Amino acid sequence: MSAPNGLGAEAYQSVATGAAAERQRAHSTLPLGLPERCSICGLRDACVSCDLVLVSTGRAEDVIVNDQHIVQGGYLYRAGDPFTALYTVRTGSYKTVQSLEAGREQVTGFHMPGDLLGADGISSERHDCNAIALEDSHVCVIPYSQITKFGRYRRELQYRLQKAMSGEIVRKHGVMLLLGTRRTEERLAAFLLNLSERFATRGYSPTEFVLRMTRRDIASYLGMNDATVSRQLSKLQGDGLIAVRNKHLQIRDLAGLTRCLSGKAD
Amino acid sequence: MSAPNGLGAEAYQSVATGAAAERQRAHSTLPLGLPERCSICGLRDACVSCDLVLVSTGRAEDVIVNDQHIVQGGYLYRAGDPFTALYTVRTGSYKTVQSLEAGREQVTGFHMPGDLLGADGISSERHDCNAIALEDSHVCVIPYSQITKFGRYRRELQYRLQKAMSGEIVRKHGVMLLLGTRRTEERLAAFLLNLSERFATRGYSPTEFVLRMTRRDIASYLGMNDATVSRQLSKLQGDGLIAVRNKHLQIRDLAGLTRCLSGKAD
DNA sequence: CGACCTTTTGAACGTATTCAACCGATGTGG
DNA sequence: CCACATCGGTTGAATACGTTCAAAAGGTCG
Repeated sequence: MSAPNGLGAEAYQSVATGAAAERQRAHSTLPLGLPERCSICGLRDACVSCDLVLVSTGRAEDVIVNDQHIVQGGYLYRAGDPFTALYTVRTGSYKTVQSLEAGREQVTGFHMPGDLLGADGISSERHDCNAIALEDSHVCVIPYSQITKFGRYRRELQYRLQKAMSGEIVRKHGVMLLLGTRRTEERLAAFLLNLSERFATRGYSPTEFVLRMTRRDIASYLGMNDATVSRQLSKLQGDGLIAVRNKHLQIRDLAGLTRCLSGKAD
Repeated sequence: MSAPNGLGAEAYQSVATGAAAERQRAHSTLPLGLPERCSICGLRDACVSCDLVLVSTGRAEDVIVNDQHIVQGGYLYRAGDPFTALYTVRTGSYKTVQSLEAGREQVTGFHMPGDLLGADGISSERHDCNAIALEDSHVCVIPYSQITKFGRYRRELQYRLQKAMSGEIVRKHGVMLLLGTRRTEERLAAFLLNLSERFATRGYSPTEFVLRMTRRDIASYLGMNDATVSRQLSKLQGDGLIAVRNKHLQIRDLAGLTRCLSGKAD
């Protein structure tokens, strides 16, 4: 697990039911003999749920199921699903997609290990977007029942949840700022720098990583056309700031890329 | 309090220090003999903090200070301020503004009675945006200390806070969708319809209200130029969907305005 | 190997911005 | 109370940016 692995094309539709079935299974049977526990998970600092209960009671199973697997292209949850649990990404990555009438949709976020998923469902007790695995992924499951209950070792959970949701709001503000005030080149630069930071936080290389989402996903997220994403990537490459080959991306001039953000003329 | 009142020009700069001083005052002295209590506030359903403690202990003062006044153009809090409390708007309205390097900034939200303010500060324990009163306004203050404490009557607070933050995330998704996938006319229509809904929820007329923010604020929020806001408002008026006169807005054809949202060609 | 999907690139078009002038409303000071 | 200054809003014309449409190249998977 030294660097994020690449992935092939996505196949959203075909695996959906399979994923749902798998989800069912994961909920009903407590996974014993897990390959990893919080104590060896390596996400400690970044993760919402990590080490949460081991610290206080040692009975992780009551609160967190930490081995739900979703295959590439599978749904962790769908818009409209009853909200039953929160999730933290353990391995792999997800995108969240907001569907609109007339087939229009937008990617509202990319989520990597340690990130919280599902908080959108708390308010209406139904999820309002789709969470789709960008690659084969594992999540930890925090049942909703554990969130409404109170008790010694849920204080910490409540606290972290609040922080995570607040952080989510702050991040959304950032994206809105991006969508509202930036040119396409700046948006793309900001996007890459954001990824870079997040990889760095998680111990991966900040200058060389794999874009596990499609160009179309990026375009959707950044509110632009996929053709424009291609063009701007090519331009950034032409300027010597990055090197792209398929899904593999290398940042060659971090400072220069950062300079893209502040104003246009350099 | 039958309909939102109009307001004049905003004066952000001059009142700032005055507002800060006022805030200080509101924090240090418990307001006795308040003009309104939760039980007669009229925001019951919509408000995060309303009736919260009266129900359980009757000692509202411990948890909520419900009469902090901010004058028009004054700051409720600023980006970078230590996070000390959450707020619910009681009367008036606010905008939240994200500042960027080089004087660029964006309006990230408009907030009306019952809405939660300040949740952006939980994650880093500092606020990440400015909250500015669009008119003379009152808020209820929920000190941070009350949020971290646990106890019988904070369960409800925690619960409502979660719901409110989750709702905030959902709303931001909606805005992102707007910014990312919509033409300017659609954005404006969506904005007006959103306002309409929110006014309706609060018992105001959904078809006739006052835009308490400037065109520039709207433009910033919707990620477009203020000239474009003007143009599109004029166009919507020309199409007979709305009537605008200065800050007064009337929706003449709600269905038609809704139709603006779905696709372009009618 | 062949079918399909993603990505790239080109050319024409359309939308929204920019710049600027003008109008109207508001608020201030004489 | 009126004149003036200021700010917010509207509108026009030119420009630039990004989209759209289309075609072709490159990958991926059966």
